[in-house]
Amino acid sequence: MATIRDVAARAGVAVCTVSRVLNGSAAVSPKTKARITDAMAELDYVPNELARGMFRQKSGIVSMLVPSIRHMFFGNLAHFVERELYRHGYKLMLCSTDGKKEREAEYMRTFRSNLVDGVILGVASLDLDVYENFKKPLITTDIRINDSIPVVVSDNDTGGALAADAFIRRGCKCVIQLISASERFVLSLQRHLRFAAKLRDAGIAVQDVEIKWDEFDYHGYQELAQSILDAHPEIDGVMAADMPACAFLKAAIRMGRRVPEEFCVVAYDGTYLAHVNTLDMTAVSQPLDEMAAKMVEVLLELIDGSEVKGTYVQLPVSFRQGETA
Amino acid sequence: MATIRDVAARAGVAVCTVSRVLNGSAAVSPKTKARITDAMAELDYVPNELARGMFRQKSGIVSMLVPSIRHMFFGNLAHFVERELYRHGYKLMLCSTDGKKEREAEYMRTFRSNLVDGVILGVASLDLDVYENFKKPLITTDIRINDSIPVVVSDNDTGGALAADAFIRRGCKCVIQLISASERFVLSLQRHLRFAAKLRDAGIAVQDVEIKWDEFDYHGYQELAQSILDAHPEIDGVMAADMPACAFLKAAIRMGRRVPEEFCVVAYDGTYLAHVNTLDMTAVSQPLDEMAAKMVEVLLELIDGSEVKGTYVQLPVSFRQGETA
DNA sequence: TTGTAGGCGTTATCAG
DNA sequence: CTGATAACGCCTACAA
Repeated sequence: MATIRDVAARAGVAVCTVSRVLNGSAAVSPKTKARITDAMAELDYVPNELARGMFRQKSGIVSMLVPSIRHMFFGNLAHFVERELYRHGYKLMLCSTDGKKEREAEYMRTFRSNLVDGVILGVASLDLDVYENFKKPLITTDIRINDSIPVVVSDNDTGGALAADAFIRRGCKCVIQLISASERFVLSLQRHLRFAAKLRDAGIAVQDVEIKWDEFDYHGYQELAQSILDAHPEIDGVMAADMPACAFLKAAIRMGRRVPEEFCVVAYDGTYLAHVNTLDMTAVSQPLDEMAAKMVEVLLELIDGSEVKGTYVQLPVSFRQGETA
Repeated sequence: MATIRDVAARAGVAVCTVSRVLNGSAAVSPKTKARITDAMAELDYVPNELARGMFRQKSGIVSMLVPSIRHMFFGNLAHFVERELYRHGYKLMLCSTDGKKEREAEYMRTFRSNLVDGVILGVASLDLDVYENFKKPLITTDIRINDSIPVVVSDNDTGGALAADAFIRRGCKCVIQLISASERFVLSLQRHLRFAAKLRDAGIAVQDVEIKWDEFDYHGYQELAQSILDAHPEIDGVMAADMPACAFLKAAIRMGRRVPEEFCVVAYDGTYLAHVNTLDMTAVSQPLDEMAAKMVEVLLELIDGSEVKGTYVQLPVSFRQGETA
């Protein structure tokens, strides 16, 4: 690989002059500039980003750690985050814990080196000091670690209420909600609290079902749905993330329950998964694109050292009436 | 951030000694070793991976370029690729062209710097020389650029045949297949050729419908399905990738077509999307996990400079009988 | 407008 | 077993 030195030699100038045309950091006479660009082309020169990064103490890479890439919520979020980062000249390093703490710890260790300029966390199940002593720009989505680590989240409180309303309107009597295992500080817990409270106020029975992140793939959810509905025919409604919601809807229909007359489903997240079923699912949808934009915006502010406006950014959710509740 | 020099100073040794305990590259007396590890802990020292990479001419990062992260095929593939890379101590830089050539070109340019050790291509629509003159380890999935760039692919020929069989068995008369816009060298074209040939041999009408990558999101597919089925009621079968297959199944059922008696669907890819609908979709499924493993294996061979066994790796597909064909 | 020199943090080579 | 030194490729003072 040709280096800046090779280019300089070929163009008959000093390296710094090449560096100048490379970065436009100072004036260079048109003639030498032409010679240099020619030399670069001839040698097929590409600057070594590692060396650049070393000098600038900056790699241009942002990493995002999620429990699983396959889960729609994170997959879609990653999609939008990548798009935003690209707009700002950054690259995305997408890392999955695969639901394993050891992977999470290993990645957090890696992130502390200068390989990445900042980190977006979609999961945080390690000891608190891992995050508090993390010396780099760090933000999370949906996780409130402390007051100083910024978090971008959608309005879970309203989301829970909207979901509850849907069941109330349909006159459900016994509803369950699927809750991903309570990792600490998960803000989405709020939607479950609000959901349960609102239903109870309306005299409706609510039961929580805890599930572990990535313990289930779709097939696992389907079995879970099957066994729950078998064992508890009194259940006439379920709120869950898109994927498990799909599984419950499918199970219910296959058991001959009429939807939404006898059984209601509200999908939380509102990715396209909520619409692939024959019946459009009623859904509370999070603004993933806006969340991603905000996340990148805040993180880059942190990286650039500029003042961060708010350490808690909340975006509105929206209710989409479907045919399942 | 503490550097190796700080550690050396604190431990009262030379930097190279610290480096030795860091990498275990040479024997160090237990006593000095202890002093050094203590110093590292006290200073919360983390090696600068950028500097390491600069020396080794290696970053430990592999990038993967796909048309879209949201598309199940690539999302799932990325999931498995990340998992495999992790096993081998590499990190994944996931990049999406978002269906845009300019982004593709820009990323290919970036990849030429030393920021990544190798590249996996899920899309290749630029001029041939971009790939042929690419000086780094490079492999593709589903794209045959030339004889020297390794490609990992599943058995599209058999896949097409298996799909065709399903329609033949059900006695379909008029089938369409959705083909993603023919970028050059896309090996999956073979499955469509075989599919069409086999159906025609059986006296069944086949029509190709071309779609552009990422021109449609799920909603777009649904409209497409709707309008096609409206305009051509004679169509009684469709083969498509999982997501558009979902859209067609939904459209057909909502139009009152009985599935599979009057209308058949075969999903190609076989991610879990093929199972979220109330009816399990009949599917030809690609072994994404094995493909990912192979891709990483071959790429790392290339990176390590060891002999690459084959430049064309083909893995078997499997047929999964569902309820839609 | 252009060139020289030193350093970013790490590792390997070669002495001691 | 340990230490000094020279790379790796690039960039920015500081000179000329």
